[in-house]
Amino acid sequence: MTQEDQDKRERVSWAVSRLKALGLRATPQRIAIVAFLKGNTTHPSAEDIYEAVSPTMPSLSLGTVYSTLDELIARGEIQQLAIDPERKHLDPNPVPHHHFLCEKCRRIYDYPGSFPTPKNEGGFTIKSCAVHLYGVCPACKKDP
Amino acid sequence: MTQEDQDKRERVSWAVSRLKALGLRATPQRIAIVAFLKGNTTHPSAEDIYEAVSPTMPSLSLGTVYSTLDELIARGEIQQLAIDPERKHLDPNPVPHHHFLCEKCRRIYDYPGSFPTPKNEGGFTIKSCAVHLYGVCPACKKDP
DNA sequence: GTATCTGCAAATGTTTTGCACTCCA
DNA sequence: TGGAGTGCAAAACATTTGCAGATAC
Repeated sequence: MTQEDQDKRERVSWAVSRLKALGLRATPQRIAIVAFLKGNTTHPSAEDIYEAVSPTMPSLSLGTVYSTLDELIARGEIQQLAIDPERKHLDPNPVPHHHFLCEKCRRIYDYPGSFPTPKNEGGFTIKSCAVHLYGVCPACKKDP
Repeated sequence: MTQEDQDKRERVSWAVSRLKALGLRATPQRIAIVAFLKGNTTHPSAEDIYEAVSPTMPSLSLGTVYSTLDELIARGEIQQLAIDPERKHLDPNPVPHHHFLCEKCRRIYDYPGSFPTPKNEGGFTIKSCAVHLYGVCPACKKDP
């Protein structure tokens, strides 16, 4: 068994246990989606996920990707990013952190650093906070 | 002349001068849009603007609203907000500041307080920064 | 007069929905 | 076996585009 096979097995079993822990049926489609998202830092859109997963799961439909993502979001397993006005992106890391959107290649990066969540003020109750940074990423500065 | 008429006149002449200063033709449609946006703190969507302006300008089309907003954004006269994943919102105040989205009524508020823009790090060049807060607004806490 | 702008309608891209069929627990 | 989940196709939206005609300057 290659290292790759080993890695894939671990991802699959991890995905199955996550789904069960969340009270979701572990269908092959969901397993593939959750396994793909594990540790993924590319902040894919629903379409990106569909493109990435469907080669190994040809029957997968985009509707299933959307409904699976909805369930995962509702359970706080992943977060949805509103950083890109063009489409929604997903982040398998549900912990709030900074994001950077490159205006050239439109890739999204995690950005290091923390900041104090603003205090509740004047009757507002803050449940979450997102910091969105826009600019040019290192890759695009090298190859303009 | 009522106070309301007076106010409207002032808005219109202000809108005309803004449009001219930006090198845009002062058409009735654009004047109405810019006059509506002046000092507006409701963070309307394109559709909201269309709904608000078309009663007094029945020939207005949504396409014209979009193209006018595009021109204003390109010239830095207004800013587009990516806080709401469902649709884009506009803010006639181009100065960066915090925004709060109420998850109940989906209204957007300006939020007091400033926040140090994160430093450029690891080869990233930051051009702008937006802080988005999510939670429940005072109005929705009163009337749940 | 003419380049810019408008309205209309059609196209686009993303996301949602409805429903018969499938399959996991 | 039954209900949750899937695929498919159509619908719903927000937004963009193309173009013929209108109009600000």
